[in-house]
Amino acid sequence: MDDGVTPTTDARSRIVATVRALPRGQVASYGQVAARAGLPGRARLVARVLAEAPASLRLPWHRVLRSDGRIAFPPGSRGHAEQSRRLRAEGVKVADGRVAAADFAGAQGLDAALWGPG
DNA sequence: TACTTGACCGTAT
DNA sequence: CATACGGCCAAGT
Repeated sequence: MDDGVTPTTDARSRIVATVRALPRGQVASYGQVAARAGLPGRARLVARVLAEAPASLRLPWHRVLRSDGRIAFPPGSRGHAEQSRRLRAEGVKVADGRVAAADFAGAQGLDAALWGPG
């Protein structure tokens, strides 16, 4: 019997939960999200899930960037503009399509800076 | 079934 | 700083 729960479905729900847990004004990389979701090495799956996720979920997808702090969308694209706009709206500094390392979650210890003491 | 694609990542040159 | 390469793996053709 099939209850509809496949490894892919499970992974997807974990990724969604992890992204949803990102605090406002804080950013993380696809790899960090994947690792935190218990899926090390599956950054591409994170990207895929975000791309497929319906807007009705209201996910803070704009808080997820590439490991070098750059926005994943090509410069000049609709998504790129949208993401940078949303980040700035939260007080995140975006310069030349990238977020400063100081604002990036790794600067003060991943878990402490990203998900706080609790 | 085989091959290609992609909102990626880390290491090496 | 830019390229190259291997790894990753779901979904599309």
